[in-house]
Amino acid sequence: MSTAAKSPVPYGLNVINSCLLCVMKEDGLFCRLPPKALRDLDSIRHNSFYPAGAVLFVEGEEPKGLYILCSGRAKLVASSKEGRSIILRQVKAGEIMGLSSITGNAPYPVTAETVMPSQVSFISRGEFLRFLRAHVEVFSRVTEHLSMELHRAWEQTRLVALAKSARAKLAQLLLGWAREGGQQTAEGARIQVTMTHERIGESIGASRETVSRLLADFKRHGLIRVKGGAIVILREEELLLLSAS
Amino acid sequence: MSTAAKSPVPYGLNVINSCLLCVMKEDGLFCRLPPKALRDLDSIRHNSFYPAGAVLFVEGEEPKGLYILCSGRAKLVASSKEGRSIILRQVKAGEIMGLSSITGNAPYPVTAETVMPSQVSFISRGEFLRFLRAHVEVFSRVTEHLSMELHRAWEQTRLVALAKSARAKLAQLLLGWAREGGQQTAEGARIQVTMTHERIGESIGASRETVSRLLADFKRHGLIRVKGGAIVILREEELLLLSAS
DNA sequence: TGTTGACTGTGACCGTTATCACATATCGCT
DNA sequence: AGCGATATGTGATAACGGTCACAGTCAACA
Repeated sequence: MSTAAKSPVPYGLNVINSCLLCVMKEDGLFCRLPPKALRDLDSIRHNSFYPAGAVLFVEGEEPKGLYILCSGRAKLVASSKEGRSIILRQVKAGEIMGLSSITGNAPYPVTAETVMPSQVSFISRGEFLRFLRAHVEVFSRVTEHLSMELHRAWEQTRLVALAKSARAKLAQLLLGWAREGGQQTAEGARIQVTMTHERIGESIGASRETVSRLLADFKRHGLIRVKGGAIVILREEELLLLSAS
Repeated sequence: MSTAAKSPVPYGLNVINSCLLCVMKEDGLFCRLPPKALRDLDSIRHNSFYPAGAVLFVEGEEPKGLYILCSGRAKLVASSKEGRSIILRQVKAGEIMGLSSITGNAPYPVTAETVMPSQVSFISRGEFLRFLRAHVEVFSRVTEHLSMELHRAWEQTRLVALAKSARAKLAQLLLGWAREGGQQTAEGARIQVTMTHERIGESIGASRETVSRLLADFKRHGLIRVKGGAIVILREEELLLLSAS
């Protein structure tokens, strides 16, 4: 695996060959399952590799199965026919996509798309349902997961709909990122930004230009420092104030 | 029960004494459960009566339990400290509130409030979890329910965040209501509106005045007819067009 | 049947933000 | 190192919709 860059594996990805190694470590949906269940899971999952921008499923489509993002990154988006779209959630390695359509027996309500080269495990609807019936203990993990997803969805709605201005939304978004994935430094929380301004705009319901302008504004006022793909939050309290303005 | 208006029961409500009679008929969470499970459910639920505007739980609070709306109507709202709030979902008789916080073991992410006099059954966290363990077959109902809730939440985000203008959002909202609860007439779908313009505004992220103006506009153009608490959709296709403008 | 309080209608004004247009910077690749 | 593609910065302009202000309307209740 250390030769990934030169390996014949698509997109230079490191291959993750087993759920036993991959998902178990994460505190994702299938963590801490009994070894038997994990082995069964392994036997029904099918690996694929996708480039950036690959569409895994489209909203409205009948659910074929669920997808586990083994590595890489993806997004769940809602889009209108007119081409407008909003990012409902970023998906990180170890997370699941499409579960609720299987358990809810409804068409996919969102579209899933990779944003970088990714390895994805697919489990078909039928096989997963059979797996669930065989391992009832997994149900409680599934309900936990769905609950968390629901809370995230409401959180997203709150972000997009409750804030008065784009400025407030952006401030909230940054603070949220700092809370989840930020590492503390002497100056303040440092967050790795993997999204373009365009995508940030799609997450908070604002245009690309507005995001650029607001970030520039935050910089000017010394609230943040931007340094190659990372943002350091210098004055959290002031951002917090802004997020309520 | 026919003497409800003069009965000693609070707020003139009809009392619903048993889940066997109440929830079973609805296609809600606990429909079509085995009688044994329903009896157990009955034994752990506690009835209360609330006036309009009663707050059942508040976002951020540790989850005490879940609530079943036996009769009346309620809403789930997200609110900011500054007093702004958005309605995430209307809750109708037979529906559940607070389930995801129990199954997800997280604080209530939203606030639940009655909007008219209501009868509510409460089941405490501990007793419900014990009930779940005793009736594993209920799990699949719970996952179904959570899935549906998640899809509704995303739908709400789509409504609020994806539409370009308030006009489009309102058109979508009306069409959505017609799809779910509308009855067909010769002129078009007729929907009973239980919300004030203020609340409609809170549902789509617009001000009360904007809702008034837009509805007046729809009337002027002959798209809808308003008649005492009900709206008839006269020209669905045009509304559909508007909803994408 | 009159009074009260909540809901609805409408005008005027102005801030925020989308949109268009283009300049500049940065990345990824050979 | 240099090229094309993608990402970012910034001005000008218009419009959508929030807010304030106040006038009508409706319904409940005494």
